[in-house]
Parts: sequence; C-alpha cells; structure tokens
Amino acid sequence: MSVPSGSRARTRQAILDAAIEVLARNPAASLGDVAEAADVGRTTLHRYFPERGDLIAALRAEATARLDRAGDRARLGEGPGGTALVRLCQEYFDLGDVLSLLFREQVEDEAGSCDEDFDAMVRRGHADGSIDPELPPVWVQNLVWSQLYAGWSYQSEHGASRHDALRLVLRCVSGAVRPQP
Amino acid sequence: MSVPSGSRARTRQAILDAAIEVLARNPAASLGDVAEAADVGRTTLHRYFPERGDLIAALRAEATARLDRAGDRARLGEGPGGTALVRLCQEYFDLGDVLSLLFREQVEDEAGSCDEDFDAMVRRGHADGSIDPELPPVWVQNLVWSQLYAGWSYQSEHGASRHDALRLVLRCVSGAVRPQP
DNA sequence: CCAGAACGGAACAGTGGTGTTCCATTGCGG
DNA sequence: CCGCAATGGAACACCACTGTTCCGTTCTGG
Repeated sequence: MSVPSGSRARTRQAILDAAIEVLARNPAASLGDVAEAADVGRTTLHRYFPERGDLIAALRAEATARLDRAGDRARLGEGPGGTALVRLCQEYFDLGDVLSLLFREQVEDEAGSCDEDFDAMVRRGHADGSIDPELPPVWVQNLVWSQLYAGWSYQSEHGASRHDALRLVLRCVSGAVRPQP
Repeated sequence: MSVPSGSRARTRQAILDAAIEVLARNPAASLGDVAEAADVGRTTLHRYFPERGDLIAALRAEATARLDRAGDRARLGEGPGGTALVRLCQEYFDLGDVLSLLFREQVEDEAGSCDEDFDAMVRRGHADGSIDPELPPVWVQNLVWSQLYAGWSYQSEHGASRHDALRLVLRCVSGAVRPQP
C-alpha cells in the first residue's frame, strides 16, 4: 500500500502544483488546462479529484498549509511588531503563485478572520511604537496582502527582478505602518 | 432620432451601470445576471451589445472615461507631487465598483503603460522631496491601485465606513511613498 | 388615437466545460 | 514472467451560457 502510495502521492502533488500555477493566472481555467499543465490525462485528474470542487478544496488546504509554514518561519512572536511584520512579508513573498491564488479566490479564512498570532503581533507593534496605533490589525492584514499582490504583479507584468520587487514591497509596507510624525 | 435616443441612451446606461456592479463582484457572471440586475430582458441586452465582447468593450470605455474625469479633478499638475498623489487617491476612491472592475480585469491601458500626467507627477514628487526617489512611477501606480483595492474590500467585507476606509488608504499611501529617514 | 419604436419572453441550435464509463497500455513489484 | 496498480485516450450524455429568431406587448410621440 505504501509503495503505490509513493506514486499516487507524487502525481497528486504534481496536479496540485500545476493547478496552483494555472489557476493563479486564470481562475476560470478548465480542468483540461490543469491536466495538461500537470502532464496528466484529464481522466487521471478526475481519478484524484472527482469534481472540480474537490480540487479547489485540496488546493485551498495546500495553500493554507504553505501559508501556515511561512507564518511559522516568520516567528511572529519575536522582536518588535513592525519587524515581525516585515519578516512575515518576506516569507509570504516567496509563496508566489499561491499568494495570488489565495488573493483572487478571496480566501476569507485567513484574510478575513485575521489570524490570532497576526493580531497579537500588530497589537504588540501598537504598544512598542513600531506600528501606527490607528491601524487596526485587520487593516494591516489587508494592507500586506494587497502590497504583496502589487509586488507580484510588478514582477510578472513589468519584468522586475524578485529582489527589486521584494525591496519595494518591504519598503512601502514598513513605511505605511510606521507611526506618522 | 434624438427622441428615441433619450430612451435608448437611458437603457444603455442602465445596462452599463448594472454590468459594472455585477462584473465587479464576479467577473465570470453570465449575461443573464447582468440583464436581471439591469431590470432588462436578455434580448434587450443583446440588442444593445450583440456579443459579450461588445459589452465589456463598452464597459472598458465607460470605466476609463470615469477614470479620466477623476484624474482631471485631481489636478495632477498642481502642488507637490505627494499632495497631488493623495488628491488622486481621493478621487479614485469614489469610483467604487469601477475600481475593482478595472483592477480585476487587469486593465493594462491605464495601470501598465502608466499615464503620462501620473508619471510627471511622481517625478515632480521625486524632485520636491515629497515622494521617495527610489520608487519608480510604475511602482507607485501599482501601489495606489492595490491600496485602493484594499480599501474597497475593507469597506465591503468588513463593514467599514467609507470615511474610515478612505482615511486609512490615504494615511498608508502617503506613508508608503514618503522618503524614509 | 395610431404607428412605430422599444421591450420581454419563448424557443432554438451551437459551444465548451464537466463528469462518467470503458478499454488499451505502461510500469513496477513479487 | 505474471498480475495488479496506475495511467491515457476516446466516446458519451449533461448542462450552462451564448447568440439568434420570432412574435406578442407596452410605451410614446405626433
């Protein structure tokens, strides 16, 4: 069972990866497009994800899993709030397609309810003076997401390098949340 | 000709308004949905816009027209670059659905090629010290759009008042472009 | 009041995506 | 080498949207 599981898990992951890439660029892409991008027959895709909803559910799970791992790496609990926020942006930035996929699919799970750790981080920033107290945590979350999306599109549509895009994102995010004189 | 034109123009506008509202929330909405929102039979819609492409073309024209008017009202040529930028954000903010429609449809016409007046405004800001010289005009444009989208979604998804959303947008945009100490 | 414009509804064929079934082929472990 | 798992391709019915035609109804100006 574990032997075929190796093969099964591999193709399943290939389908998910392809789906992330394809659906990030065009949320209305057909399953045929996804299958083709995954180098897999449409039949095989249906074998793993019987309905379209099953695929996007798995996609959502995969995306939030990556998101959580990125959140862990950012160590939101350490250092000043503003510094932790910048670390989080760095980690999120590398999620690439996953980012815009979640952004376009309007994932309220993460963006709406505002993660607990994120909330605590922003409030800590309010207290230690590294984040403007007038900015609610939810707003900061919105801010981060839209900035990351801007950076992503700056990269993909204006041929900017990853380094430049990331630099601009971090600069503008930190500038936006910094308390005003 | 001008007499029926009164009725025709009115219906046409009603369809366009409804299309903006519906397609802003769901770019994949059917023409039936648009017609229903416009209180118009699907037949009538096809009478004004034979194909879907005709509708979105007219939509694009309508949107850019409103965008241009907003740009004129902002008087991009007056005052410091940073101040003019804030004025532009205020004007754009009130475009509401048009904004997110253009944002989601990836209108490169305006967002990509970077309007000439906008470009001049940013460069003036670079010179007069109100906009960080490290931020390219195209990036500032991306920044503005993503911030406005954030403000729009903050309004519609978190029940924030127009006033609060606008205030946060302006605060964060001006903070993001301000030269860093 | 009357003629023409504007409109709405029904019906139709065409299209593309979807989900399913069946069968042939490939690959890998026992 | 054999058998099972995994896959790919073809064919199929189904469905929603689209674009079109036709006809009856309503509105409006002359």
